[in-house]
Amino acid sequence: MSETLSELPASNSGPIQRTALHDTLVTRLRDMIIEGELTPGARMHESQLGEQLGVSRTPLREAIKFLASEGLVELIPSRGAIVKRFSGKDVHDMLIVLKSLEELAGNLACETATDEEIAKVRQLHDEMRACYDAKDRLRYYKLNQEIHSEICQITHNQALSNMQSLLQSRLKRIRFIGHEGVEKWAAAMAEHEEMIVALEARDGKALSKVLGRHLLNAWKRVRDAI
Amino acid sequence: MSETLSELPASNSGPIQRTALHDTLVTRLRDMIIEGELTPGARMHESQLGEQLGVSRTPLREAIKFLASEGLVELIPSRGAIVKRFSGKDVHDMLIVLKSLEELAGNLACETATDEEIAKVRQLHDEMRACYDAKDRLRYYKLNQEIHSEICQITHNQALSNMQSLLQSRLKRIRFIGHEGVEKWAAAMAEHEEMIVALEARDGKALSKVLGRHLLNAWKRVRDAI
DNA sequence: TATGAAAATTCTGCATACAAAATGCAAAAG
DNA sequence: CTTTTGCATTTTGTATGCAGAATTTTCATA
Repeated sequence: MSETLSELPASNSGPIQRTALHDTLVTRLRDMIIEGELTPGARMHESQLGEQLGVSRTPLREAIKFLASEGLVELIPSRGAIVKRFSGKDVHDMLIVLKSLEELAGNLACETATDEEIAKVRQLHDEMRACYDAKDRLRYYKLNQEIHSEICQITHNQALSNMQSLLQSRLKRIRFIGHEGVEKWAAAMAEHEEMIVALEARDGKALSKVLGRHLLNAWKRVRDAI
Repeated sequence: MSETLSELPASNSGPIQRTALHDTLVTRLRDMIIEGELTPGARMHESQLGEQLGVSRTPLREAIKFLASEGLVELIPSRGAIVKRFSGKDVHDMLIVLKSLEELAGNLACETATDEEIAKVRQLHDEMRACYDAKDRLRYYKLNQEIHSEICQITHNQALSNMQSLLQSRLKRIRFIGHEGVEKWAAAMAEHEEMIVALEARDGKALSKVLGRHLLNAWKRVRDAI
């Protein structure tokens, strides 16, 4: 599944990108879930959704199966699919695991990343900082996610960034809602400052530590929103 | 997706289990991949596979999408699906992540598991030990996997056992092939003895440590088989 | 008015049909 | 003899149709 979040007009070199409808639908439905257009517990009517999106049931069903495997959707035999509802404990559990994964990523990234890759994270960080200053919450939020993903990417461990993005995607909706207050936001931003410093110093221990703390605090920041 | 590996005749209480064809196919195809009936790189012809299994293309395609999300299958636009081929680095990467997850599980399990749950792991362990003594490699292998899964289960952290089973399933085929020599097998068995002792003592640190070592060694045990 | 059975409707699950793309092959051109 | 081009075949991608399960509605009865 192609995971280009930035949705740029694909590079003009190389073979042109063929996209299948079911593939596009996966992305579309995922976004609808994350952005709350499809709320947890809501039934996903095949014919209705299909009509709404202008596709037939076949590719739609395929996309739903894909999302079911991703854990965003629950399949109920003979009764179709519903958007999965996560309990507080579920979210907490996911954050525990995500914490462990990102701690690992922090350690690995400092060893394996190239200077260019670290520079790219720095760039994302600076952009995010700008959004923080400008109080542009939406873009801040997206860049935040991207930074965490990128730290996993630069470990060059596919399995790791795969697992991370899976969990992150399950948590997106909750974190998207969790519009924390100003002081909490400031704390998160401060943690990110620590992160980028540790990464640029290639101090794996430190980066791992900050990431761990960051994710523990993430729970404090979202738990009220559930 | 129902994940009963033991395939017992479902309990007779409660509502009868409705199974959809696409769901059954997921399990079936997964087994075919793990057991090598479908080899890495092999194209999964829809009509042919469908005929072979006696189903139409529709539920088959749905199952394939599900497996693609699981990472066992790769979708190539307009060209169907192929069984994913994992490189040595891929396997190593997965084991690194699995190590991290199981270390976490080791720590959590000692805190959260009930005495009954620990007893169940002990039972599985004793069974596995018997298979080792009887040189029953296939059953040993299955029980081995089950023990690792169970240790994650008894953390009562759904996300954790979810991620673990995902990685484990990707690695199954490779470990299935990796028929290690007698001395390596003995070492693995010895590690398992350590594990069960640590678990029964509820010594999280120790269990975590053994599990970590066990998975590091797992790499040594399979790397030649790739 | 409340209750419950039965009919009607809606929806899912699966198979089939059709369109579009890819693959293979053979003939023509160089 | 090699390469290229066009055609036939195969295979994927999407839509539609039909059977059966689930849900809702209707309507008779207490």
